[in-house]
Amino acid sequence: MADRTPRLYNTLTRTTEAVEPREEGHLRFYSCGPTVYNYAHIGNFRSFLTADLILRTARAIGWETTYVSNITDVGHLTQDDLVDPSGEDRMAQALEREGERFANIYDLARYYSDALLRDWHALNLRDPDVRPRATEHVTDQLEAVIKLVDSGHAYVTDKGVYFSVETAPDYGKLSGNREAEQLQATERDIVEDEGKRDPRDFALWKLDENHLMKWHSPWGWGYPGWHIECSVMGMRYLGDQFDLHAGGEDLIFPHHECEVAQNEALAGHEVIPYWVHTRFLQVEGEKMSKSKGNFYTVRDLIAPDPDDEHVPDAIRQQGGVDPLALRYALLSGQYRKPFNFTLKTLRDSARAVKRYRDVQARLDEALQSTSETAAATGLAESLRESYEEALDAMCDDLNTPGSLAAALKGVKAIEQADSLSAADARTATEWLHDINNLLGIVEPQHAATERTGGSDGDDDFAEQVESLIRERADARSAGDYDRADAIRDELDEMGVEVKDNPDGTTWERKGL
RNA sequence: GGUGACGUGGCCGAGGGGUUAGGCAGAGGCCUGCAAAGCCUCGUACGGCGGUUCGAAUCCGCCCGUCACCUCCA
Repeated sequence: MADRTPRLYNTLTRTTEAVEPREEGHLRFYSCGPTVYNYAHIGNFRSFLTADLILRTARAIGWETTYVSNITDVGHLTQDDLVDPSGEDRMAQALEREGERFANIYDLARYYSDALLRDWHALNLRDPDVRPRATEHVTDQLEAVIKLVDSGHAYVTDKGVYFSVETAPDYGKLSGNREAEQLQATERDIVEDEGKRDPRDFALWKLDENHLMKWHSPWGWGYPGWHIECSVMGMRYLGDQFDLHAGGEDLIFPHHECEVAQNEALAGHEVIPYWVHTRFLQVEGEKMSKSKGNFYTVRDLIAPDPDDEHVPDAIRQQGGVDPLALRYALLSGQYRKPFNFTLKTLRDSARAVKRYRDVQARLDEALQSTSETAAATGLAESLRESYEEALDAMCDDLNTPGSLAAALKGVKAIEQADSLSAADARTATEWLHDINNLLGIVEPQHAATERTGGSDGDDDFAEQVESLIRERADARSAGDYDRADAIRDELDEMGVEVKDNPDGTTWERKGL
């Protein structure tokens, strides 16, 4: 596995390229995190998942990694600001909406960033090495702005400090929006600061004495522009030359375009050669939006409010889906292709995750068995091939559907083995562990991933079910099949699936 | 208007000049008191039109369609 190199589509060059870290065998990358003014939705997580997969793939081929992902806890402008420049930012609006829950804007940010971390862990996303917060790096941001002013890349007006795009000849190289100037000039001039020299110029610092979050600057009280935080935090933790930057496709412009301009103005050279962007997902064939009722946060799906009618009944009834099923569903589309998230995909994914769990249970049993059983023929070889193929697929621009398919071949090989020797079980357990390291779909890696929904741990419920099953067994042995079937129907109503095996009856809660 | 991506069987979704994706659904079978679950078997599809080629779903061109971004957004 030593000579594998991951390939990724680079937005900057518009081609799929082999990723070659500056320092051989050590990938340093940054992934844009969310603004914490609300619960993160499944689209946010599709993007965070891409970063997680880059990390896992790099580790799987033996690379070191340094991974930074920020939390934006400073409010930035909403579209309303374009109409009403004195308007409030998103976080301020959130506070207004939920004012009774939070004492101030910092409480709100803290609450939603805690929620973000819980969801992050629930979906088996690995933690970054550093998770910087914008509010904790305002001084760094100010220093960068001062440096840009001093070097002539920025200028001050009575409303703020702006980056002068004219001084960045490559501006537009990432997004291709080189002509945005002409196209949007009129609108920009109206909504922005008259002191701006070029409509493309963007804010590095905004002066506002009344802003809910404000800091002191050489130009007066105010707050930083949106783009500067990522430039500053990226270079602070990864240096002025690192390898890769990831984010959602909407960030290509303006956010990353502006970041590139700032980076290069600050460093005097290219800072990041690879840019990776995750496409938006759709839900049930439509753009995810609150008005369409197809807007899902992670917790809507894994721990729904029972009374929230916009969450499908099937999900609410079982108290939320397995978080790993949600992760699996998000993996079933490649990050760069349009992906249609549907309830059906989620249902299929839950079954797939269950297959892994069942295989794992079988392996655990085989490991503990002391009886001599014949080795399964060719199992080790099938599993080796399965893993190699799964890893190859990940190296091929994070081809997750291909990787899942390859992994499933290994699952099938285990399922189909007539018997498993202890050695087989050890080999297969190791394989399962490797697959889990690569894709994160087998075992929860944090306590938070344990199923919170359902009543699996409910002893009373289990007792009730066991009792009904005993009753049914009695009816069956007495030949009273009408009675037995009635009990089975009753269990079915309770969401319990009955399975009659040769050596007894088992049951489990029904999935989606 | 500018920019980028994508169109594969009933559905999701890989692959990518001649040779099996996989899953779900569906059909048949085994098992079962009957079911369920499980297991076995079964699919020959690539938006349209041209071109290159011995051969194209795969390469090239054009067209059609879908999606996204162009200072709210992952």
